[in-house]
Parts: sequence; structure tokens; C-alpha cells
Amino acid sequence: MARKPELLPGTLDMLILKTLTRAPLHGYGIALSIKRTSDDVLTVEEGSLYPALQRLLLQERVKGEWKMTDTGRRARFYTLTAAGRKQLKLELSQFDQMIAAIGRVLRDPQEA
Amino acid sequence: MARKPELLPGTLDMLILKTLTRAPLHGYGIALSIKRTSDDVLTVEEGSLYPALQRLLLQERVKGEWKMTDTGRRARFYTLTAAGRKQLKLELSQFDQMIAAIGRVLRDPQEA
DNA sequence: TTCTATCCATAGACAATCTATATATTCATG
DNA sequence: CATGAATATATAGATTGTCTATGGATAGAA
Repeated sequence: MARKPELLPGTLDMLILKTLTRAPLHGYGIALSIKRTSDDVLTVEEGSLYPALQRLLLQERVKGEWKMTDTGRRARFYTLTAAGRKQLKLELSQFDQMIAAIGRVLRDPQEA
Repeated sequence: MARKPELLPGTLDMLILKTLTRAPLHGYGIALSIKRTSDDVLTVEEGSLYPALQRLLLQERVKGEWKMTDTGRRARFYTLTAAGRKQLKLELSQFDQMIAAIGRVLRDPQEA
């Protein structure tokens, strides 16, 4: 793991996809949303975010359209595709399963 | 994330350290313990386990001693050090914080 | 005019995990 | 006694994901 992990590795795609279920957003907006919703615990660096979005585009889990923001800047807005919704559902259930499993290990009684 | 993730990346050291709070164990025993305690959800591959144990040795979070198992094979038994206990405590609290933050993002209401 | 916030993106470094491989021993089964 | 499964350690190499660092550009506030 990186020295100062801002994210739990392996969870970024899921967080992005989930964020897009609310509404289409541009990259910067996704990062802000995750930061705010997580009460500043999760910070998505640009160097993580944009490669992740490229991956998701290639996998056709999101689609991107260049538009203008309210503030008059051009930005690429991402929308979930059907495949993206399906993938999110899958990742969500795998994540729950993992967390539950880790929980069992961490709560396992000490010192017989 | 790997195609078929057997672990949540970034959690292996924590799982190993936690497993060693119960009793000193050798590598193979640690892997078995995690597998069983997690009801077969978490599988620690050898290629992940032994490098992780080397890291933990170098960082002096565990110490290792060659001994004989009950079944008469030589194996390296790992014991938590004070630094290892401290590190476990830290990782546990960071993990809880991350999971809680991820939970807030994932439970964030849909479609305004 | 300068600074901050908004916006995109890539290159390169680094860390963690996995696949594959190698070695060796014990024990059960045929 | 041969074979294979389970027990046990370890490394090399590939892959992936994230981060640091960098570059560019515009809008609006000070």
C-alpha cells in the first residue's frame, strides 16, 4: 500500500460508478462528490481518477460527452451505461462479501 | 483489481498481524487460518503471503523462528512484536475509518 | 495582475498481488 | 513401492492500481 493511502485500493471504480447513479457528472465533480460524501476521508487524486475514467470508458461502463458546465467551462460528463449498472451491482456484492469476511477474521476471538 | 480478487488489496498485512494475535503460527498455518475464519472467502496465495511475511520481518513487526510442527516438518513460526501490535492497532483504526467513509458514499441517496 | 478554483490528461514511479515455478517432506492409497 | 495429496517455504516475473509530478487551459475574485 502507498505510504498515505487516500483510498482503499480496488474500490475506486465502484465509488465512481455509484456516484454516477445520482446524476451524470464530470471528473472533477465526481472527485468533489466522493470527497464530500465521505466527509473528506476519501480523496481521489487526478492521477487515479482520470486513468480510472479511461478504463471505464474502454470497458463501456460509462459514456462521456463534452458539454458546458453551469460556470461556462467545457467538461466531459460521464453517464452510467447498462453494463456499468450491472458491474456496479456485482462489485457492490463482492465488496460486501469481502468486508463481511474480513470482519470475521478481525473479530475472531483472541488467545485461546 | 485483479480479475478474480481473492483479497481486498491493502488488507493482507492487517489480516496476518491479527491472525498472529491468537498464537504464533507458520506461514502455511496463517493462510489456512485466514481461509477458514473467513469461510473460504479470503484466500491468501503463496506469492502474496511470503513476500508479505518478508516485509513484516524487515519492518520488525513479526519475528520468525524455525521450529518443528506437530507433524514433524520444519517450519518458520512467526510471533507478533510490540511494533507489530502497534501497527495492527493503527491499521485497524484506519481500516474502520475507510470502511465507514466508503459506506457513506455507497449509501448516499440515489437520483435527487 | 495574480491567485484560487475549476477542469482535463499523461508519464513515470512504486507497491501489492497474482501466476507460475521450484524444492522438499509426510502420509495415505493403490 | 509408486503415486499423489497435503504440508511447508520461497522466488521471479507479470500485471494492475494508485500516487507524484507535471503540463495545459479558463473563469472569477482580489
